[in-house]
Amino acid sequence: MYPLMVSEEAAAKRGRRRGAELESAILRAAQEELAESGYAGLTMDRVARRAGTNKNAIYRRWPNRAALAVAAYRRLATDRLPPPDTGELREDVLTLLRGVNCGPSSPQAEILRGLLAGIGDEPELLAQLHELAAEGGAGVWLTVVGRAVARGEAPPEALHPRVVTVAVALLRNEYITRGLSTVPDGVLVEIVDEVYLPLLRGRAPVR
Amino acid sequence: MYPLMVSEEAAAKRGRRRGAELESAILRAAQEELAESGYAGLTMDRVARRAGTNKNAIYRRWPNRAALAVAAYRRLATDRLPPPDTGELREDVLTLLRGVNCGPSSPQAEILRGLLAGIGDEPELLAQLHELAAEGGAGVWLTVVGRAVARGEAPPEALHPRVVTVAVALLRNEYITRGLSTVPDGVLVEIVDEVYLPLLRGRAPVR
DNA sequence: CGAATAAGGTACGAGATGTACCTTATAAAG
DNA sequence: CTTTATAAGGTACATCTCGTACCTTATTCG
Repeated sequence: MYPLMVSEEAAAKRGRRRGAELESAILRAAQEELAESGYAGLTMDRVARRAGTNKNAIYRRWPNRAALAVAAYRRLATDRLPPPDTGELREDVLTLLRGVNCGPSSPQAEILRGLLAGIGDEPELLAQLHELAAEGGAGVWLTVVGRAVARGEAPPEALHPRVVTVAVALLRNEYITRGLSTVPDGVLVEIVDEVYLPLLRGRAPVR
Repeated sequence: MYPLMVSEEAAAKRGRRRGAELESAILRAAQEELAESGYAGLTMDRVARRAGTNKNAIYRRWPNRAALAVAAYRRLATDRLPPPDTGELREDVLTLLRGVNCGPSSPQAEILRGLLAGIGDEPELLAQLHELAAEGGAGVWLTVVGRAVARGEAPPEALHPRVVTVAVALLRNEYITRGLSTVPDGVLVEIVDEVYLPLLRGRAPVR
C-alpha cells in the first residue's frame, strides 16, 4: 500500500514512536545521510523524512544541524576494531592505518572536514569531535607500540602520545589536504617506512 | 559626501572600473572577508558590496562561491616569507612553524577547514588548494633542512619530501582536529623536540 | 477515563546561492 | 565625432535551507 516507503517510514505507520525509539531512528537516519552525502548533504528535512518523522522531533532533541551531525558521527566512529597483534610492529601499524583509511565510515575525510567546518566555534561540539578524531586512538597506538617495545622492536622512549600517533596524524593530514576520501596504499607504506618506523626505532640511539 | 563608504565603494563612484582593476578589487574584498569571517562568512552579496559592485560582476568571473574563495585564498597564502637562516636547525624550524601558526592569514585553520569542506568534490579547485596547503612548503623545508645537512646537523637521508614536511603536517593536523585557530607554542616545541628533530637526526643510524 | 505529554503537520521568516533581464557607462572602431 | 560592441550596474526572483511558531492528534500514565 505504501510501495515507495523507506523502512523507517513504514515503521512510522505502525503506531507513533516515542522517546528513545524515535531518537534512535533519527540518529540512524542522520548517520546514513552522513555516510552517503557527507555533512553538506545532511539536511534536517531529509533526515526527518528518512526517519519517518518531521523536523520538530529533531529540534526538540538537538539545538541545530551541527549538534545532530556530531551525535550521528559519534555512532559512525565509535564502532572500532580491537588493536591488531601480528607479532610484528610494521604489520600492526599498517593494519591500523588501513583500518582508518577504509574504515566503516568510508568518506571519513569529507565527513570530518564538513563537520569541522560546520561546527565553527561551538566549543562543546568541538570538544566531542576532538575526542573522537584525535583519538579513538592514542590508546590503540600505545597498545600496539607497547607490545613492540616489549618485544624489543623499539625503545621505551617511543611510548610518548605525541610520538605514537604520528602515523595517523600524517594520514589524516594527507586525506584532509588532498581531499581524497581514501589515500593510496603506497602512501601509507611510505609514511610507515620513511617516517614512522625510523622515528620509533631511532629515538633512543640519538640522544 | 559619502561618509559611511568603504574605500572600494568610494572608488566605485569615481567612474566605472573595468577588467583587471575591478577583478582585483573583488579579489581584495573576498580576501578581506575571508580573513575576517572565514569561509562561512564569505557571502557573494557582502563581497560585492565591499568591492563596490554587485554579484553579476563576480559570477561573470568565477562560477561559484568556492571558486572565488579559493582564488582569494591564493592571494592570502602566497605572500610568504623567505626561509629563515639562524645557523641552527631547531631555531629555523621553530621560526617556520610559528610563521605558519600565526601567519598573515590569522584564522588559517578555519579558512582552510571551511574551504576544504566547501569545495567538496570539484577536483580543479581541490588541486589548486592542495598545491597551496600541502606546499607552499616542501621547497622551504628542503632548503632549511638542506642547510642543516650541510652543517652536519642531520644526515643526508633526512632530505626526503615526506620527512621534511612532517612538522608542518603535524601542526596542520593539530589545528584541524582541535578546531583552534592558533596552536599553543608549547605544542610546537613538543612537535619539534619529540618528533621532528629526533626523526631527522635519527634516520641514518637506524638502517 | 481524563489529562499531561510527546509526536505529527504545516506554514513561514530570514538569509544565501545562482540566474535572468534590462539599463547604462565606457572604450574602441569607423 | 558618432556609432557600436562590450562590460558594468541594478533589480528581481526562483530555490533551498535553517530554525521557529502554532495547532492538531495520538499515546501513556495517573
